[in-house]
Formats: sequence, C-alpha cells, structure tokens
Amino acid sequence: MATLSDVARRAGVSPATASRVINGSSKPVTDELRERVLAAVAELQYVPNAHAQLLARSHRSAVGVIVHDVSDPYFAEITRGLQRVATDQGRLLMICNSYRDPDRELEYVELLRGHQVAALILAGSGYHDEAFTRQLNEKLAAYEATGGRVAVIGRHEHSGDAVMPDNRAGGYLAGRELCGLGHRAIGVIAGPRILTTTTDRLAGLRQALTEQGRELPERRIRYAEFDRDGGAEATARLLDADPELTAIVALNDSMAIGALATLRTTGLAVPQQVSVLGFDDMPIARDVTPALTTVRLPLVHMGVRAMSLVLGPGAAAPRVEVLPAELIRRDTAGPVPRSTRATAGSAPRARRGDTTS
Amino acid sequence: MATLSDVARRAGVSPATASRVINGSSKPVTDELRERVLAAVAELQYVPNAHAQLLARSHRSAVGVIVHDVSDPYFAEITRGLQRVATDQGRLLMICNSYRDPDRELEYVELLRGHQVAALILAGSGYHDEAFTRQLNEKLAAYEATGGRVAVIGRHEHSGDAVMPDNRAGGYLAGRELCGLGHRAIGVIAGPRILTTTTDRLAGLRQALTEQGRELPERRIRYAEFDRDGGAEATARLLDADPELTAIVALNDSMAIGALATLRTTGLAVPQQVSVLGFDDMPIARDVTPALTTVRLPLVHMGVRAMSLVLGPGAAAPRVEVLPAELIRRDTAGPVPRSTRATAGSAPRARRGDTTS
DNA sequence: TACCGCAGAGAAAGCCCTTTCCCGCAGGGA
DNA sequence: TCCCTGCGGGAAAGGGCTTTCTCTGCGGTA
Repeated sequence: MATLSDVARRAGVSPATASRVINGSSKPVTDELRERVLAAVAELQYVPNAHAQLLARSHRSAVGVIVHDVSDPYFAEITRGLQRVATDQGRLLMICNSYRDPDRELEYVELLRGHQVAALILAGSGYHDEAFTRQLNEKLAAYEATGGRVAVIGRHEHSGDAVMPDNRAGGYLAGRELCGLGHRAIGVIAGPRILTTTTDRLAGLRQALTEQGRELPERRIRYAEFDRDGGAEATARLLDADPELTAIVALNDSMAIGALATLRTTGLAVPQQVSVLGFDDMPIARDVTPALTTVRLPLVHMGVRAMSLVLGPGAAAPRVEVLPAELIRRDTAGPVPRSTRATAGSAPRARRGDTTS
Repeated sequence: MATLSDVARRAGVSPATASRVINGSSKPVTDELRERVLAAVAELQYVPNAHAQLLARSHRSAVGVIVHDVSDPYFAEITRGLQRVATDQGRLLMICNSYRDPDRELEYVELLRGHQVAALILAGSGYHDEAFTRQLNEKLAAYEATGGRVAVIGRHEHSGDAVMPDNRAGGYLAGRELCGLGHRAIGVIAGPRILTTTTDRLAGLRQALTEQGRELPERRIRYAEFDRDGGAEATARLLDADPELTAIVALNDSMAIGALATLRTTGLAVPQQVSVLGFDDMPIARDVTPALTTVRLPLVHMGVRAMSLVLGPGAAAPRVEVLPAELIRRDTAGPVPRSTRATAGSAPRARRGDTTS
C-alpha cells in the first residue's frame, strides 16, 4: 500500500504539504504543488490509512450502536432513524448485533470504546438481570467519565439519557381494545421473560384487563423467542392448553405473524374465530392477510431522538423521552364470536370461570 | 482515556510488558507482574485504542462488505451467510449500505480500503453502466494489487472471484411454470432497468416464454423500484394498461408483496383470477396470504461461499460459482382462469393476439 | 572457576498520519 | 533602507500501540 510519504516523494513535496492538499486543510498551498500532489495520489491510487488518521487526529467522530439485530425490522426502523440524523451531521455509524446476548453486549461496549466512538447508543430491551445491569452500567459510566455520550432506547436500567417507547401504555391499549370487543379468554404469546420489554408490555396489558374485571392468569401466557417461529410455536402450545381462547395478543409483530401461520394451519379463522393483536407495527404488518391490528411504536422517530440527544448538547440531568404508543386497527381483531367456538381437534371444554366486574 | 503507559506506570512495569500481558503474547511474563498489570487494567478500566493497535500490528483482519441495504431481507440473508463464516474465523465485518448508489459504492470501496480490510465483498446487482464499471474495476484492481482479496455476489462485471445466483435460470423456471399453467397474458413488474439482476431474470423469463411460443412485449413490463411500494405501483400501472392479464411475475419478493397488496385492493383474487410469482424466497414469502410461489435463491449459502472464497487460499484463475435457482410452489400461482376475467373498473377488452406455437 | 545459554524484562524503533512550530522570503509601510 | 508582516512550505513532535532488539542475571555444563 502506498503511504503518504510515497505520495509526497513522488510529488516532490513534504508529507506535510501532501497531507494538507489531501485533506483540504485551511492552510494555503500553491496551485502548482497542489496539482503535483493530486497527480501523485491518482497515479499511486493512494488511500489514506484510516487507522493512522484516526490516531493522529484524536477526533472521535463515529457513533457506536448496539442493537439486537439490524435485519430485524424493529431495529431496522430504529436504525433508519439513527442513520438519518448521523448522516446529516456527517457521522459514521458502527452498528453491532448483540443477538440479545448480554455478554456480547458487554464486549461490544468495550469494542466500540476501543474504537474511540464519540457516543454510544444501546437499543433494545433491557434484562431482568442485576449482575449484568451493574456491569453494563459500570462500563457505561467509565465511558462517560472519559467524555463519551450514551443514550439508550427502550431500556430503563441506565441512568443517563433515554428514549422510551411506552410499552406499558401500548400493552394497555391492546388490552382495552380486546375488552371493548368483548373478549374474555385472552391468551398472550410473549417474548423471553428476562426482557423488560416483555414484562412492561405484559404489565400494561394486565392492567387493562384487570380494570375491566378480567384477569390474565399465567396459564394463558406462553413465553418463547421474540420471532416468527417463537410466535408460531407458542400459539400452538397456547391453543393446545386453552382451545376456548378467542383472542391472542402477540408481544411483537414477528410473533403475531407466527401466530397467524399457526392459526391458518389449524384452520381457525382470523378474526371470526380468533382475534390477533400485534405490537410494534413493523412495515410488513399491513401486508399480511388479514392485515395485522397492532400497537404502533414510532420506531424511526425513536432513532432520530436518541441520536439527537447524543449528538446535541449534554444536559445536567439525564433526560428521558417517553414516546407514545398508538393502536392501529386493521383486520385481525374483531368482536368476540357469539357462540363458543367449535374446536376441531379437542373436545370443547367448559369455560373456566372468568371473573366479572 | 487511560493509555497503555498509564497502565504500565501504575503496575510498575514497562509498556512492553503490559502489552504482552494484555494481548496474551507468547513471550512469558512472571505471574506477579501479570497480576499487577491485570489489576491496573481493571482499576483504570483500560481499553486499548483500537486504531493504535490496528496501526501498530499492520495485520489486516477485518473484512469489508458492501450491500444495497442490510435490512432488505435479500441482503440480510446473504449477510447471515457471510457473518457465519467470518465469525468462525474470528473476523470482524464492516458492512456498508450503498442503497444502490454507484457513487456511494465507489466511496465505500475507498473507505474500506482505507480501513485496511483484508478482503472486500460486493453483494448485489451490477449496473449497466460502462463508465461506472470501469471505475469500480480500477479501484478493485488497485486494491487487489496490494494484496487485497475481492469477491462479488451476483454481478458479472468483476474479473475476480464471483458467486452467481442463476438469475437467468430462475427467470426461466418462472416462465416455464406459468406456461405450464396455461398462462399467455403474463405481465412483469421489474426492478430498475439499469440493474443486471433485472435484465438477467427478464432474459430467462423471456426465453421460457419464447420457447413456448409466447412472447413478452415491452408493454407488459413495468420497471419500478425493487421494493414493496415499487411493486404495488407497477402492478397498478400494469393492470391499468392490460386488464386481461392472468399472471404477474415480480422480479423479487418485495415487489410481489406489493403486487399482492394492489391486487387485494383491486379486488382480484389470487390465484383464481391472477397468478403471482415472486423471486428470491425471502423468509416472509411463506407468511403472506396466499403464501407466495417464488423462485428460491440459496441466499445464505451465497454468503457462505463468497466469504469462504475470499478467506481461503487464492487461486490463479478467478473462480465463478454459479448457484442454482429452484421453484418453490406455494399458493399464488394457479391455472389460467377458464373464461376471460370480468374486470371491475374498466370494460373488458378484446384479447390482443398472442401468438401460438 | 569460567563460560554459555536462556528466561524475563525494558528500550526503542517503527506503524502512518496530522498539526504545531519554525523558517525563509517577498512585499509594504515608515 | 530597514523592519515588520504574512504567506507558503518543511521539520518534527506526537498519537497509542506492537515487536524486535538488547540487556541483565541466573543456573548449568565443561
């Protein structure tokens, strides 16, 4: 690889001058030398060594991002928002997929710190895991102590700036909607228990049901992976145990899509026999059939806000921005069927006693 | 930020020793000093400066990847394959989204070169653009001249190693399938004309139709963005001009999903009135309703192969691996309807003279 | 006892840039 | 004419790390 001194030598100038031409320094250089340098660059196909540059100008310009998986639409949307603001400000993003592995998350914080990022954004659910949370906070604190900026999206464990989708309110919206439609036998397919996103959404849902005199017993909840296959499988388990269910709340849209797949296989009509509610409103939600009724989160905006916080002026006190959830009514949620559903595989069971307000 | 010399000073050793402990060098260090260094690292929350490291050991370990958009399922799958091999070999991936902007692609080649990547993988369609192709090849050649390895996925313009999905054969499969089902009035919603992927798939499709004595006139092709909305819009235009169409081939699954959306809005039943074929077999294809009949490409495997080529031993001659396409029959393609469709909005028109073999 | 070899540690030379500091020179004002 | 100013350019000092080379001191062999 050609180096800067190669270029300088070839152009018959000092490395300093070559550097100034190449970087468009404010220091003036005569046109003649400039030409010579540019010519040498072209001839040698010179590309500056990014590591050397980054080391020399200890500049801190890139921003580190840790998500679960960029190709998951939830994070893809958030990332779109992050990217938009970053690009506007001429920042490079370094995006890491933790695949929801806490250890990997910790490693990536170190890695990004090592890469001298100007700021760090963690997106995605927090964990109910004290030891991990403490470790993470220590690392983040150490990073902030050296001037790094940190913001989190959707996790409350961190003491600094945060952008929070209102998961709890979203769960509440879902619950209220189903109650309004007359459902009582409501099942939930949930993501991993250890995720705060799961428990927050569940808490809101439960609150809505409780307010309406319904309840949400643990036996009507199935925990699985937060993806399509997890949703499909959890739905199967749920229906197996509780054939009289008239509604299923999926704690994200991917699971909801899995649920629709299982229901189709089972031959249960949506929403005539079973209603389905999703969560997140990923782009694909409107394209499944029937189109998914879901709780929308302003994903792109969440990204925009987080990046703005982190690149904008700091604040004395940590800022928490809560962004509202919104119910999007499409075609998968309908009124509770008039009669008890005739279940195909298993014998119809007597309704278990739901309490009434 | 604490530096290595800070650590060394605190531990009462030389920077050399500290470095050896931290990096697990093969050079032996007494346990006592090791302990002291490790303690200092922990106390100072020391993280090595990645740029300095990368500069000092001019090692070239990371691999650069340029895709259209990682969050596009097509590339997400490919990337999964790339990642798998890279992780196995302890390589870091730097992934850049070109968003199908040739200039950005060129910039990213430079950027990644500047970051001293050991290899470069370009995934995604090539362009029918000689000037661009020449420029890109020059840049790649310059990179290879300095020992860099290059592989491309799905583009023939490059002279080096390549992994090629058989787009043409895939188009052929789609055409043959529709002919077998009796379709004659076949429309195509295609990606941008400038992409070789578009023209390759189209060529295969046209070949199949021609062999069966059908034809594919330009008026039955609509070019649009290679995404959902492009597909929806192109479908609308196509149906508007040609209400008697009985089948639509989408040149990728995203467009196919857009087509399904438009057909649903229009009130045309799939596949009873109109058949739809996709291309790629993205994960979501099986979850739309009806499930999408499509041409499968071994996306993950393509990624695996490309990364293997690029990290494995070099070859004297450039290697081209062509990976086969496969037709996946699901529920969107059916036999041609018996009678001419009763079109809702526009008056039924006389069939234009399709030639018969 | 004298010498060789080796283990373990440090000194210092890069890695490739950027940027400050300094120098020479030309032009303009006194 | 002299001095000051300012412009254009180069020398050199980092930036933080790795790694080679060198040095010291010890145990073992002749």
